[in-house]
Parts: sequence; structure tokens; C-alpha cells
Amino acid sequence: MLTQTMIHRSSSRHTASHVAHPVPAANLHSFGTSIELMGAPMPFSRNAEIYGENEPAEYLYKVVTGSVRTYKVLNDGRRQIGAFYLAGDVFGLEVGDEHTFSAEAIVNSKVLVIKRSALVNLATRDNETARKLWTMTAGELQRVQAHILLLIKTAQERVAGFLLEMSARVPMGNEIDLPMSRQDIADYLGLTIETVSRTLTQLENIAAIAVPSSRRIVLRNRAALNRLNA
Amino acid sequence: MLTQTMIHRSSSRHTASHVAHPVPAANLHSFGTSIELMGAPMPFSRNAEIYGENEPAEYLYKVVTGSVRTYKVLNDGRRQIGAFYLAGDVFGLEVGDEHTFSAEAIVNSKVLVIKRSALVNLATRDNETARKLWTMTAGELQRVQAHILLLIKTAQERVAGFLLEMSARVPMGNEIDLPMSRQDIADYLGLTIETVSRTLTQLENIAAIAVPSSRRIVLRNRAALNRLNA
DNA sequence: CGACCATTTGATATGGATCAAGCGATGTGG
DNA sequence: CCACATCGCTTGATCCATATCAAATGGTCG
Repeated sequence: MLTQTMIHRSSSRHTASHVAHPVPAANLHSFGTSIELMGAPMPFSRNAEIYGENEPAEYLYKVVTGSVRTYKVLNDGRRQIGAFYLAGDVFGLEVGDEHTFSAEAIVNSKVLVIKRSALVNLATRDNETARKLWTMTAGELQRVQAHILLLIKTAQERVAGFLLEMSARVPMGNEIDLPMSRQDIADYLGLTIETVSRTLTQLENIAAIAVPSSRRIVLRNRAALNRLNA
Repeated sequence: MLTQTMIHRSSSRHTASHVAHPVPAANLHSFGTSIELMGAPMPFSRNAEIYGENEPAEYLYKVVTGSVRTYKVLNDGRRQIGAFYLAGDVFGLEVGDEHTFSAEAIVNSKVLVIKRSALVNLATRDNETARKLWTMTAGELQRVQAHILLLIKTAQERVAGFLLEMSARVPMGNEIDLPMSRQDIADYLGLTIETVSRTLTQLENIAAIAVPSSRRIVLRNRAALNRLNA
């Protein structure tokens, strides 16, 4: 098969910079009301690694600006993208000690870094926090379950589903500005770039979407897309 | 594409019997130490529905004997199996109010039924319970992430991965007694029964496995299977 | 024994992968 | 400011893994 990108152990192996730049001490007194107020946003440049698979999961993260992908590379080099995280999304939350995926900035991004241990400790005292952690994990679970349903569909259905998912996650509903490349989309959907590209032109021919520039997609006929989304 | 089973709105629509047979009152005093001691095992016969997608998630469940599948049916009738649950496994835990998948007994089974609200309430007081709920949800998350990785692989890799997964979950490691049909396996792996069947005979020809009877599989060469599992 | 259902095996079709070329945008050095 | 390299994307031609269609086999239960 070999549908995904081949990773040739090469590019973008910036060593995780936040290990070198320790995070400002968390404001413990602010945990109860909002997780957000901890630490300072940390910048990651395009393709920089935020953490690697199997690294200890000491922190969790919240995208302030930009976007992030998590992924896993199989033995033979195929890459599967697990998720895209946009501004406002939290990622990197694990219950075990290690990250199960790697994370990279897709574009230059600012990311809030939150110390996990503090939060988990707090959760044993503050059940508001405990519930929040649980709810976030459950949210991830639902996302991943939806992702599975995408992966059993035809190429058209996957791409349509992807576009609808993205449009639901950005403000202005019908105009999507994709931060990620065709290769990223392909590795998320379990397709090749060629198939993603061809499918987009098909959807354009059907007048379901318009593609004014390669990273900008306009949803022109949601009904048609929803029909494909089955 | 249409790789999964077509469900023709027909068989096995036994209305959820545990609504009719209310569960014995939970022993609230035993929650803290073990979730298991609640209610009496309830029998479900082969193919009986335990709950349906979109039903309120009032209970969670633990398989005592037998096995259970959860699944979702797409608009056009394709079925995707989300998971198989064997004796000892907990399923049906949701954070939202509704089940996102349906659940059926694969064979005649006994299932412990646990009232969710009691547990969730308790979790606000007992952080041991809270942690358990979180950990179980996170366990599901990891399982589903592993499932995604299966779905991007070749047929051989998927089947090998499935067999290794199952063998890790049953006691006697090298002999697997599958409770589920080829169709169930196919719908779990995103393949057709024919492909599953052919792939099993391929693996048999490679001497990676033996198939003494259709439901019984013997792992004969784990190294070979692991190599496929990539 | 015969009906039924699950599974296997065979023949053919097809959606998406692979291989290959072209094209437009962006950036760099002369 | 232009020539040219590079990169991301699209488009075309062909191939192949798996789906689909079809039939045979085998096991189970009345």
C-alpha cells in the first residue's frame, strides 16, 4: 500500500526546544478557574517539533496562534497524522507517562505550555479540574472515533468530511484557510497527495467547492458535501 | 467503496432489555474500592442489542462472560465495528449524555450493568473514582488510536495486527478462540469477508498461523506476524 | 438427510496508488 | 530586475490491491 508520506529521517528534527527553555512557573492559584492562565506562550517555528513520540508527557499544550499536527511514523516510514489543532485547542494530554504521538507546528505558532503534574495533582483536590481533564480526554476520544469513520470511506467522502470538519472549527464558516499542505491532508485521510488533489478538483467541478488558491477553500454547496459525508 | 456489511434494517433489533428489567440498586457503599460490585450480571443472547447509538447513556457495562461489539452504521448501510469487548472489559462509558455507538452481544453473554449517574456523582466526591473514570476513558482513547493505525495498513498487516491484538487479550497466548464472525472482523478492519478469509489462508500458507477450525486460530510464528504489524 | 448459514475459493472489475511530467508561486543570487 | 532553482500542487498514464460477483464447500441443527 504505502499511501502515506515516507519520512526519511531527515528534515525538521529540531530538538524539542521547550526542554531547553523552561516554562515560567505556573500560577497555581489560578488553576481552579481557568487552565489557560499558566505560563507564557512559547513560539515554535514552521515544522518545529513540539514533542516526540515516547517522550515523557510532562506538559500539555494549548494553541494560542497558528496550528499543530500530531502524527506517528510507522516502521517503514509511512506517516499517519492523528489530528490537527487550531487556535484554542488543547493537545498533548496523556494519562500515561509518555506521548503516544509526536507534535509539530504546521506554521509559525505560539503555544501555551502547561505543567501536567501540577494539574494532575490539583485534580486530586479540585474536582472541577478533574472533570475538565476527563472531559478533554473524552473529547479527544470522540474526535478519534469520528476519524475512524472517515478512514473507511471513499476518497470523495473523506475529503468532503475533512472540509466540513475544518469549516466547523474556524470562525467564518464557508471560507476555509487551510494551514496545512496537501501532504498533511493526505496523511490525515489515509490517501496520497495526488488523490487529495484530484478529489478537490472533482468537488470543484461538481460546484461543491471553489479553490481560489491552493490553501483557500470555499464551501459552495454544503448540501452536496453533507450528502457525500454520509 | 462499500467495504462493510450492508445492514438492511432487519435482524437483531431486540429492544434494549435492560430498560425493561431494571438493575438492582447499586451498593453505594462499595463504590470506593471496586466498581465491579454493583448490580447483578444481566444475560444478553447472541446478537441482542445492549444499547443503541443515540440512546441516553444511563449505564456503563462490564463483560462478565461472552463478548460484545460496538458499531456504527453509516447512512448507506456500511457498518463499522468500533471495538470488541471480552470478559473483564468495560464499555459504554460516555461523558456526554448519549451513546455514540451501538452495542450488541456477539455470543450469549453476561454483562454487569452499572448506573452511570451514581458513579459520576461519586466521582465528584471520591477522587479515586474520578481517576478511574478518567483512566478508563484514556484507555479507550489509546485503543481507538491504535485502531486508526490499523486502518491505514494493507490487508495482511491489518489481519496480522488484529490477531496479535486478540492474542494479547486472551489468556492462553498462542491459541485464539474467536467469538466473532469473519464479517465482524471485516467490519472491524475495514475489509470484506472475502479479503479477510483470503488473507488468513495466505498467513496459513506462510506458516505464520494455523486455522484448525474457522473460529480457532493458532499463532505459529509471532515474529512473522510482528514483522507484518510494522 | 436436507436446509441453512458461515466460510472459502475463483474470476473479474475498479478506485486509488504509483510513476512521471508539467505548472505556478516564491525565493535567491547575479 | 531578471534568470533560474525550488517547492507545492495539479494532471496524465498505468498498475495493482482489494472490492465485487459468483459458485463451491463445509459445518450445524432440525
